[in-house]
Amino acid sequence: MKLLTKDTDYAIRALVVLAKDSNKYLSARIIAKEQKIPYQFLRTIMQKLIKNRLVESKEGASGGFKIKKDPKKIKITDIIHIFQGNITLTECLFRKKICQNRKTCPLRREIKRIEWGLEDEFNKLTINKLLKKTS
Amino acid sequence: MKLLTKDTDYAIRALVVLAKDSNKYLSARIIAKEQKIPYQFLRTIMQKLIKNRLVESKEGASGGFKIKKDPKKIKITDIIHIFQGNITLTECLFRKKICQNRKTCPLRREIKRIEWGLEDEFNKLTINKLLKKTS
DNA sequence: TTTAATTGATGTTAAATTAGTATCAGTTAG
DNA sequence: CTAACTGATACTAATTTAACATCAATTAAA
Repeated sequence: MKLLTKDTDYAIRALVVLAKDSNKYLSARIIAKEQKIPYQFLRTIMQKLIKNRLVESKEGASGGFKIKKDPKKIKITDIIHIFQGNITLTECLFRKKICQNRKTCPLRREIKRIEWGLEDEFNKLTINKLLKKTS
Repeated sequence: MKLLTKDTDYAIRALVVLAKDSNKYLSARIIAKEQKIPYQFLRTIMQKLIKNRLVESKEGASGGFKIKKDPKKIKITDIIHIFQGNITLTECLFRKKICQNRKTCPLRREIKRIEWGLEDEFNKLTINKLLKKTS
C-alpha cells in the first residue's frame, strides 16, 4: 500500500528544488537530471503545476520554471489533490445494504475521521518544511 | 486517491457478516449475494482469510465459513496488511541525493510519523466496532 | 449410494491505473 | 540563425487491481 504515486513524489521534489533556488528559472532538463526524474514525465508534471499556479515558466532559451506560490503555503495536500485527487478510504463500505442513507451512516463518521486525520497530517507538511529539512 | 482496495473492502464486509452470525457456517455464495460481492472474487479472498486464520471453513454440502479470530481483535490494519501490504507513503522521497543515510534522514521522521498515525487509526477500528455500528 | 452444494487449489483474463515516451509547434537569448 | 527551451497533446508500456474459470476433494442429505 503506497500512498504517494510517482507524479506526486516527483512534483514534490521538483518544487523543493525550485524553492531552493527561487530567484532564477530552472529548466526541466536540469531538474530532471538533478533528481533523476524521467525528463518527459517531468515535463507533463510541470505543466500541471503551471496550470495549478504553483510555478511559473519562461519560454525559449535559458527559460525554465520558477516557483510562484509561497513555499510556506504549498501543502503536500495540494500536490496530492492535483495528481491523485481527494483522499478517500473507499467509496463507502456497506454502500448497498446498510449505507443507503449516507448522511446518517455511522460508519461514514469513522471513515471520514480517518480521512480527515490523514489530510490534516499532509496539511502540516509544506514544501518549505521539506526544504528546511533537506538543505 | 483511494486507500482501500476492493479485496480489503470485501474482506471487511465478509468478516462483519460472519461476525454477526458467528455460531454457524455461511457459504461464500450466501455472503456474496448478501453483500453483492462477485462470487469467484470472494472465494479467493476467503482463502486468504483462511490462511491468515481469521476464519475457519467446513467443506461439503452445508459447509462454509465461520469466524475464528475474536472480532474484537481483528483490526482493519490486519486486513490491510493481508491484501495491500504495509502502509507506506513512498519508498523514500529524495532517496538518491539527500537520503543516502536512511537512519538520520529528517524527512523520514516526518513520513514515518504520518504512516504510523494512519496505521494507528486503522488499529482502532476493529470488526467488532463495525459490527456494532451496522447492526 | 448418488447427488447437489460446498471448499481447496490454481491458473487465466480483463480492466483500470500508473508510469513513461514521442512529436511538433511556438518562443527567445545569444 | 540556431540551439535550448516550454506548450500542447497523443501515444505506449508496465503494473496493479478486479474478476473469472476449472477441476478435484469433501460432505450432508435425499
